Amino acid sequence: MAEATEQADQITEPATESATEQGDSRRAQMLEAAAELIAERGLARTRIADVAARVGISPALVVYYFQTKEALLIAALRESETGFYASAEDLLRARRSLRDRVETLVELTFTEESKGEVQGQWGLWFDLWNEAFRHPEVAADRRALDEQWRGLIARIVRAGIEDGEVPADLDVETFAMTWAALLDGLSVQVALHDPVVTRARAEAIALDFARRELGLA
Amino acid sequence: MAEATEQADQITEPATESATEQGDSRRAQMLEAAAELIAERGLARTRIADVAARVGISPALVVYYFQTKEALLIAALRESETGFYASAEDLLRARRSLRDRVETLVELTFTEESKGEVQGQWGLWFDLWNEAFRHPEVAADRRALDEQWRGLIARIVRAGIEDGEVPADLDVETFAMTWAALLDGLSVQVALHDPVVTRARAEAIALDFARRELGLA
DNA sequence: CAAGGTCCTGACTGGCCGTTCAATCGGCCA
DNA sequence: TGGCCGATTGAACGGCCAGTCAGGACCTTG
Repeated sequence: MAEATEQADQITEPATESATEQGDSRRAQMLEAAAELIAERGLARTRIADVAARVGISPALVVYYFQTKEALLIAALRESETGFYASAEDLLRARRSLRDRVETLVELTFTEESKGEVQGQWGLWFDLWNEAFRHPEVAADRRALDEQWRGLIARIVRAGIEDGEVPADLDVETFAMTWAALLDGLSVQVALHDPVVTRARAEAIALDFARRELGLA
Repeated sequence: MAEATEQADQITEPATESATEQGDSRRAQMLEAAAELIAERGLARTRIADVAARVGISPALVVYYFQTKEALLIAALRESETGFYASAEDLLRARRSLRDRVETLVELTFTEESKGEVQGQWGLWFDLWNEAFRHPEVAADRRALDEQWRGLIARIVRAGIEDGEVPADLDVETFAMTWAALLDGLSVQVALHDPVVTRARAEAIALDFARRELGLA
């Protein structure tokens, strides 16, 4: 593990330098395939050969792009995670009112899989957490993303305050922290098909909490 | 289910235990070792040989007791999970007031590892969730345990209602569901060493929420 | 064209590890 | 005493799979 330049905050092309257009698209294909496979069968059961097969290339080529299996899987984890937040930002941009935005976030959180897109695949999250628990690099990454998630919540709440929809004395940071945690916790139950904490129930709880805290009758 | 209730026995390493009950104790030894190893390095990186080495036996013996690696690891996951809730019940039995009980639960949830005991090892949870996500047997087990956890919360709240500490019109089920999810979500952040959601912060949030909902000024 | 670069592959290997197996050891009982 | 049985082991087998390697196809560009 050479001490390569690690500071870049943007996760576009950290490890390999595949400068070519074709190279980049290959990379993307593999990352997507890997993410899918992780979501389906779990990181532990995802083989280089599987990824290669799904893309329709030889296993050796996968190694050619990502030197090691671990590098590939971690990159895939990062990528799809990033994608999730990116699409959250996108969705929010289209919503104007606080109510709409809150509902959008809830919906996004509990949607099994957004129309075939890789994002939001529950399986991915469990593996991400698991990996983050040990792999410090992944942990740092995850922390940053989560910070971003809470920041996003805080931002829309502050916008709500400015618009007079939310009382100005609300502790925005604490709300963001709490609500984010609540969403996470509920997600787990829903993902694991808890018979009591169904998706509908979870959404209701999450919405109710937000509305009460934010003073949206 | 259908398992004979393994009564409380070894809490840590049996110092005085020489050769009382070879059969069951061997099983227990292996399960404990397996749980430790899973917590330390993760289920995926736990080998039969590791478990054997920790117990001080040959790998073949591990297979002799648990026919397959998977069976061993899953059993270990179950066992330690069960232990967690069991000790929660124990702790609660000693507390009388609702306040104490709530605080006890919060403390239990966020304690990194209870003085060397296997329970509460964060790593275990991530692997449990991960496994539950695919392995239906584990999923069912986990669901039952979680039901038990929420039931436990509901029980102490109802006791609080009977004692007049909590307003009688509280929706106990919903509170239990919400609070349990909140605790889970916060746990994740704390386990992953989020710089913002520290253990102290998480405990404060969890306590605050419970107190407000339960009307404990 | 030759040179040199990128992309790509099939064939191979080396190690790891779950699992099997034949054999031993030590009680227990008739 | 001898035979049965559970516990235990060392050794070996065999599958699986990440990663290597030597080369080849296909593009540039001088």
